[in-house]
Amino acid sequence: MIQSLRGMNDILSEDYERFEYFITTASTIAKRYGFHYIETPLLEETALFKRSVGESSDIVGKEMYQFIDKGENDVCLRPEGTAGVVRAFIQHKLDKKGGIHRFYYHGAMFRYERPQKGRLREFHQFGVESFGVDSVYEDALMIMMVADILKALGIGYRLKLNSLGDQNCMPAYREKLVSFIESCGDSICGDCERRKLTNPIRVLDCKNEACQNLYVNAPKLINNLCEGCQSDFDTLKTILDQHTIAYEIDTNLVRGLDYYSKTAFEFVSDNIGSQSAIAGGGRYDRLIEFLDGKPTPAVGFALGIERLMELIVMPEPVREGYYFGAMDAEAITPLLLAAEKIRRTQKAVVEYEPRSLKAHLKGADRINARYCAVIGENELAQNSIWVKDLVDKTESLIPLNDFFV
RNA sequence: GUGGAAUUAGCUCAGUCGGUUAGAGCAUCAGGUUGUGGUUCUGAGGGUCGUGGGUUCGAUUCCCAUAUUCCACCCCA
Repeated sequence: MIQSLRGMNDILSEDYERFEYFITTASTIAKRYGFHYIETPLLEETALFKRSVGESSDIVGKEMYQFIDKGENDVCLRPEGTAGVVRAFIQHKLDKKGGIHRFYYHGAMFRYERPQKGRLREFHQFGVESFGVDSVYEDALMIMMVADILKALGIGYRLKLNSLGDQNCMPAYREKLVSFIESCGDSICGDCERRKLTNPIRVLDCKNEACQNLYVNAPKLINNLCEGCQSDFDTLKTILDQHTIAYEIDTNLVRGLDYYSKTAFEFVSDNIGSQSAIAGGGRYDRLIEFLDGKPTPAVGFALGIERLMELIVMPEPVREGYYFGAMDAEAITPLLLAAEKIRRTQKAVVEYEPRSLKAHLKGADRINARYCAVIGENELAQNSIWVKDLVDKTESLIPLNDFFV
């Protein structure tokens, strides 16, 4: 038997209904916030991700679906959505055009990782990107939008908030932190020893207890923000308070990459296992210039759809449409015609096998049909169709001529 | 990439100290005197016990490999 590849899943029937419900709900909300859909390719030049993600850490070498195609192009399946949207933004010269551009997208992303729950090789994200707005109000808008989406889906969450500073205060903080780590000497773990060089800020959320004890007195970025970053962060907190969105400051919430600045946020759920982040986002004012665009302020977020799936509270299903069943082989012909007529406006499902009335009622019930319509011996004799409303429990015998009017 | 656990019916799981017909619940299908569902009762069908090797008279059970899932770590754009 041929199986799907590791970490790559099919999404079918009820799962897909959830999936679709999520997309519909999130898209509706994004449109209400004034965002427009953008579709970008799944495959991009590897250089795009190398430059957006940076050469740092294992990401490029180890965790991307990278290969050389038949035209000898170095390409990658997209590991995230932002880079492609930014590429499109620059390619279509929207950076030069100026103004505000707001996009939302959803689709498959690919990361070559060891799978576990909530961590797949092919997974789906819903995201939005906003270009051209410098104001921290746009950062707040992002958070409000995620909160709206999660609320609409009946999903509980905790919101973690941090500021990453900008090019004025981040580098200085980084140096301060590195010298603090160095002052710890050999007592830090091997992982931290490595992180000190690759991504020093990550040492702050080391899982090692001994390290954590050492880092209690580590300098915190939040106490080392420059004036602009500090006032934006304060404003953001005020806005969230005014909109009664609860948050917790998490000074360990970081983004490893250089183009991130100021606002960083993460929505987490305590009910889905170790991969608990359901949405993450923040400001990335420098990415556009990193990708050869005209410097443009930008902020965005992405939601991991698979991680939300089991948390979504679906609305009560409503009975709709018709189930058609034959109790006699001869009855199929008029039933197919009846179904064809109903399908012009409603759902109509036909069972081809002649069965007992009881079996057909069960069948109608199972597909959640509003009406069960059958034709048997009696109906054939009277050239009519028997219809039962499964909600009102009323039934009627309708002459076929009337039914087809 | 590292370490660990799991894999038996469509689903959730029992079980076999290696032995002849591998079980349950739910689901499916059929019946309950012959045409009334979602909520009853009875019965039936459905499994080369993840895959490939090995040990053995004999393997679903023991050993090895492999695949997938899950957990912890690494990483997390």
